[in-house]
Amino acid sequence: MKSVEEQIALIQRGAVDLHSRDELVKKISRSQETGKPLIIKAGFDPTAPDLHLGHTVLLQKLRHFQVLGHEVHFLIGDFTGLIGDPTGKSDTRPPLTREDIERNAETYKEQVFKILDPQKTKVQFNSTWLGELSSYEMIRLASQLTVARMLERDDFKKRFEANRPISIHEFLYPLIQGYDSVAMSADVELGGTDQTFNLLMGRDLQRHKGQEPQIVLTMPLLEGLDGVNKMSKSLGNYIGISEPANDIFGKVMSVSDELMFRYFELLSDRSMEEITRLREDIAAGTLHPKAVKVKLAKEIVSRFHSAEAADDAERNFEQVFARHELPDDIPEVTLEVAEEEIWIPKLLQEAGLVKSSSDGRRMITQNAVSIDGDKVTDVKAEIKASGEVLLKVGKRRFCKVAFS
RNA sequence: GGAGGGGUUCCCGAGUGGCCAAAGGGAACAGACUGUAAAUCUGUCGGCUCAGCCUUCGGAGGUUCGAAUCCUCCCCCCUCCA
Repeated sequence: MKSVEEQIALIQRGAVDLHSRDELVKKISRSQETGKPLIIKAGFDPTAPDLHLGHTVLLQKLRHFQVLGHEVHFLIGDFTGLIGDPTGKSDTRPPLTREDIERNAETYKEQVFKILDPQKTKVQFNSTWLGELSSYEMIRLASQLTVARMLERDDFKKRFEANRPISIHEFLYPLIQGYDSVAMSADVELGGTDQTFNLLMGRDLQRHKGQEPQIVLTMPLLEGLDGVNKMSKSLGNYIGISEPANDIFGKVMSVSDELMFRYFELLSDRSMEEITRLREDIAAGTLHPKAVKVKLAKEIVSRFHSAEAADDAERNFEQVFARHELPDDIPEVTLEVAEEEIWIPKLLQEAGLVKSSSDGRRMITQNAVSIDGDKVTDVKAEIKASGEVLLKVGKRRFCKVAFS
């Protein structure tokens, strides 16, 4: 068993804020005395079962708690999902059916257990208790907070000042999230820094209920591929953990050098000392940044696939992007064409390489299209719709088409 | 409830009767350069076998030879007052 100090050191690694350290010391000490694990809470959106690297920053922290012998309560916000947290402008979400939720939960487990220990993880749904909550109780709950207090939340404050709309039900969101902590008797809640307000709300509500307030631990938000915005699906700047090995590898390789170190820091299992050394070696010119990025890409691919897959992905990457050769596995499509010949832009569209024939036409104009290795230069060109052809658009869009 | 402002192509944002598929910026995509890095330069960025045509400017109607621009009704957002 690790000492309390050692436990806290691991818990704080990479974290932004801990409220509060003293309370955590108390909880951990008590846990050690009684042998009762702490209840670690982390909530997840039921509409997004596609986890990306941004989520794994949090999952790895949960994993740390498991390593220390605590119990992770993985909360799926199926009830809150019905309300939707329209932060930003991704408004009205279609209500999820029970079925959707079950299916999403399964997907979650599949993905989450690549990092978490299933033995020490309890999956819960907040509809269990929120579905029971009466309007009376809801109003009582709401009476505990003021509008001024709500406007302390950064996101609300900004929108309020920018004259952007804030719906009333959004105020309910932190309340309900806080109520979850009460219902779960959470000892610790984890979240991204953007969740700070909601997480702290749990403490208030727990105190109101006479519970010991939970510890709040916030983790940084991982920047997405653009290096500016946080990684998110809606911005399309993410690396999904279920993506094919080659895609994960490629996306990591496309990240800027600066961002690469951020990823090392937040995602890698390497020690900070080693990471600093890599950075120094690059600065000194003894190490090429690309080689370092390859290390990162391989580590990440290994985690979600396997070491072999990582080796393969590296090989594929060198083949396709360094030597400009064809990848090993090219998607194949079979097309049925009534005519003898097919107009190339149309063909590209049918093969799914471009979104419209206009788009295909544009690609040709821009010298981005080749068929069987030959550049296509004429937008009006047609080819025989028989046999097999290999299409390429840009650097990374390939398709093998067989005509039937 | 009253008064005023506003909803434009992925995003921001110009455009107040024809020269508007709609300025400018961002994102994205393609090309050059490279390490699928950054920076930079060039081009593209609704659809259509495309020097042309068709469908777009919150929604539905209307005026007009012609509407993103004018009128009517409706929906939504914001500000101030109550």
